[in-house]
Amino acid sequence: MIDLKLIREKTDEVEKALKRRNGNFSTKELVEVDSEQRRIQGEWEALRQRSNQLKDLIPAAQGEERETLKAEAKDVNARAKDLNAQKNELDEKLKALHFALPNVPDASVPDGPDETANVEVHTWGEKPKIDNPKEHWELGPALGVFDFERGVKLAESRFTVLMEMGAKMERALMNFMLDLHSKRGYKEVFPPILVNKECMYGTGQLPKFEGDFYKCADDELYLVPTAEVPVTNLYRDEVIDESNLPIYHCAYTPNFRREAGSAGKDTRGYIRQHQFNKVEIVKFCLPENSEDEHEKLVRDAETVLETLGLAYRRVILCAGDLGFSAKKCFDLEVWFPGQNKYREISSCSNFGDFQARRANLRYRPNEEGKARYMHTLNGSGLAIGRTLAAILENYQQPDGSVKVPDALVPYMNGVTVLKPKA
RNA sequence: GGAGAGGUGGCUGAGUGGUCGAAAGCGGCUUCCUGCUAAGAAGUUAUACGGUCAAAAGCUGUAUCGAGGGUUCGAAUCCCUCCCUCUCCGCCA
Repeated sequence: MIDLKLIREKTDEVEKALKRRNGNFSTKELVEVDSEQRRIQGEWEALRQRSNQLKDLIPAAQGEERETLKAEAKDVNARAKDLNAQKNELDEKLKALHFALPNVPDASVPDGPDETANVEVHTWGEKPKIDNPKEHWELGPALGVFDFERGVKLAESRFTVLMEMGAKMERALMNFMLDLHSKRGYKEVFPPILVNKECMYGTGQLPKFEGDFYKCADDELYLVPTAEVPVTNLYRDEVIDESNLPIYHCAYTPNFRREAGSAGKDTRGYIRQHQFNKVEIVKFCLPENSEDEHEKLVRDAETVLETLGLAYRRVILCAGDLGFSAKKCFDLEVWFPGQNKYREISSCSNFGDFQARRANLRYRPNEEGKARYMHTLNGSGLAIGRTLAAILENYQQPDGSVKVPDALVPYMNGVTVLKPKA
């Protein structure tokens, strides 16, 4: 969340920055509740002080004096209790308002209302020249890679079964990506797929987006919508020595999203599923380094696409399209010849200290002194399903077969081409 | 799921109504001493928020002994509820 002190002291600046976002965010009520809360707290503390004095005086007092003091103590405590109830109520209101505020967009983020205002930063690679390219949802079933109907039978819409070479390529992609990131300094972790609500608050999914996630209500656990959640929360409520920063992690997890509000979007194909696999890369670093670390992280994600030979472009999200917790975000969009457009395949965000404040992620500076909030970053590296779909469309051959990208062949037990089913 | 034990500062661990933000030890930091590779001596060492101050230090107020409530003038300590951990049993990939 945003530093409360900053909101208090530079209200106008924060307010102005939040206005750039899509949505009606305001600090107005928060500021009011905050000052009221502080006023009540001051009064309460004064009463507590008197109460503490009295409890020291009473044991020494005798007779009637003792009774007088006790009576006063009773009265003071009763009033303090009353104020405390008010204070708690305000605390909670304050917390709710505070947790509902998104991060402040970075100054370098362009203005704009939605994704149409995102700005292309650069492109990479040659779009393949294919006559009458097919979409992956045509190619996949013909290759025996996707079985959309049976996915629906087993669960519901937006669930797909990967068959044979499809299952193998999905698995190959996970291993390929994890190996690639491991070589580039990311320590691999495999976290729980169910997490508690503290984790969901920590990274910013809750309280704002409750309906977007699958929840095991009986156990008060959520299926992770991204590995970002468990991995960023790894060090929740911990203080890490500065000498251990930065920390890089990569993780594969399945992800679960209800896709509430996506009705009618991408209903065909393997692009928008309720369950999908993803390799995520996550960084914890010093505040002064997060800008550099962000650029390096995006490069790490881009390297996956480049190694697979997939054309893509990098865009910077405008303020209106920025995710709740991010202060700055680059999306990588891979070229889909069949659909004749770029589609998002990775989202690389710098969160500044926003998540660190929520999850209480701190570090101890080398030059001693107080623990400070670190910065967190993450990016998809990459979404597996979309990568698989992109490979089908980009590597399709005139005879309906699909070439396996060279870098993936070793992970496919030497298979170099997927052939259509007879 | 059943039975039992327990949750105290960076760690170990004492503390069953006021003198307890909390003994002691370990670890950390500072200084001193010894020329011998590490030992000794002294001191210091929790966090958050607020006040004072130009600011820092300092001083000072409040809170914090798993969480929340209760009893009491007063709770780490007594009572209630919840959460978590460990051990044994059951079940099980």
